[in-house]
Amino acid sequence: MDDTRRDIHNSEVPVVCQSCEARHNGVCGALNEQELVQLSKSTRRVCHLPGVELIGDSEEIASYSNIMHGVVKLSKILEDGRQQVVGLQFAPDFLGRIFATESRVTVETASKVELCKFPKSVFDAMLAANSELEHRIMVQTLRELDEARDWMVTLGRKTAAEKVASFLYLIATHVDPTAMDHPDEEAVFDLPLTRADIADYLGLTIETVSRQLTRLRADKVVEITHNRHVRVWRLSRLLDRCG
Amino acid sequence: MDDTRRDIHNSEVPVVCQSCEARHNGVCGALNEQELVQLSKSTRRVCHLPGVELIGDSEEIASYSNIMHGVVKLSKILEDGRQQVVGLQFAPDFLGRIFATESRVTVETASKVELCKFPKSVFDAMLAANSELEHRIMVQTLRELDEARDWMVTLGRKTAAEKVASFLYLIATHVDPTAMDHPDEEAVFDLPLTRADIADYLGLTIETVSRQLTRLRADKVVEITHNRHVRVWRLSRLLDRCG
DNA sequence: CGCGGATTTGAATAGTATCAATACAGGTGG
DNA sequence: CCACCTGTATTGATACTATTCAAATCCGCG
Repeated sequence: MDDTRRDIHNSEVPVVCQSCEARHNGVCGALNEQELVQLSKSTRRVCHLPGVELIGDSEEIASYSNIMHGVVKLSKILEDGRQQVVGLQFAPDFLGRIFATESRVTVETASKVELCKFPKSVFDAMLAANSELEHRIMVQTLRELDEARDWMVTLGRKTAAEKVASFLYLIATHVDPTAMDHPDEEAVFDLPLTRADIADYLGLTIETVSRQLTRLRADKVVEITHNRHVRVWRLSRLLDRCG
Repeated sequence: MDDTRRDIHNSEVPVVCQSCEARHNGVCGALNEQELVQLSKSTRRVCHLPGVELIGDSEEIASYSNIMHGVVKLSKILEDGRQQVVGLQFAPDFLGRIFATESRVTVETASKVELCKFPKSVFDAMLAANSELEHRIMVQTLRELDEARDWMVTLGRKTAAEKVASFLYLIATHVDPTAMDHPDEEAVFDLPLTRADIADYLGLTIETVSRQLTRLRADKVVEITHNRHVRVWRLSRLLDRCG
């Protein structure tokens, strides 16, 4: 390899951005080299353990992030403590509500999470100057809206058994997007959420989630070891149970 | 009145656009006079009765619309017929999923509806040329996402009684956005949806919706006449029941 | 090995759906 | 103007699903 060769991938791009997924599939793909350099100056990589609150409901937004690794949950909490997870975000999603001063959801890490964090002010300035950047976020927002609407069907109209199957299918296809193309093969993954998180996502209790998982195991649809490790024997059999 | 006077509101703006709410509060506010003229050439005002399907799930998108009047429902249907309403849209909302070739929802009129309809191709060309236009749709999309997430809490975590109260509150505040500022006053409106639509929006059966409405009436929270006409005696008492 | 949190399992209960029958509203024709 | 008719909404009785409360078990970790 001739490392004097300079191409679009390493010429002036900051080192931290060079192999970054957010630049290839996330919002940073809309930034030119100069913008990348500028943003990377105020960027910080941060890691969090599971269950850490990143921002609370109605809290002022001071920064945005890209998710580098892990799963982040967005949730809403009623006064009496009832909680509903309203979204899950995966790498390389952009994290933050632009065009608002306050968050409308509680943002928490579900798994171990690594973020690439930058100040709202710097990013907002780039948003105003670079309409391709807003476009990238628009595309993600439309996808989130599609996903939210898909999930509303699950919440409103599916049985507990169908909800749990739908959740497993969602995780399986997020972990490996190509899995959908091989419906008769097996899928193996680790659940990034606790039973309590799953229950809050599905609008169920943890006991009901547990019972339905037990049933899926008894029916030889999945194998679950160590509470978190899931093997779906045939994805199509899981899909059949999603309603 | 001196009708030779020419100001920003009537100089070159097409007659059909001059008093249009979509130009003041909707997406057309992003268009300049020339663009308005161009778009209005291929624009058609159309009226529909309640219960008319405007576009089906997975159907190819040929046009977009602005809602001039009435209520449009977006829904999803499972193979076995179970249906979930995933969004309601009111004037002057923009109607259509940009950056997609197929609809991801079934779009139906809930009430009598008037649309201002234009071809996808014409509008898409303007979208590409005018980033302020995309920005307007971005703002609406973010609002829709916020609303979808609010509703996910209702679907996943509220009781039937709370769901019905939340629905009435939603309609009351949509019909009169200033109502929120006067929580101790009464609110009067007509339901734009049938009991079946309400049930599909709330993830309930029509019987349960009916029973909960009866209860709200018995508890002197609302008065309902002619099935559709609702008087909320004190909005704050309704809000108390939203969970 | 034993501790503490997470998960599973069990029994009783509550809430909503289902099925069936009745009442109501709005439109039509006599 | 009224009787009728049709679709919509309400009410009632029962079944079923998911919750609640309680207890047992599993898992990771020191």
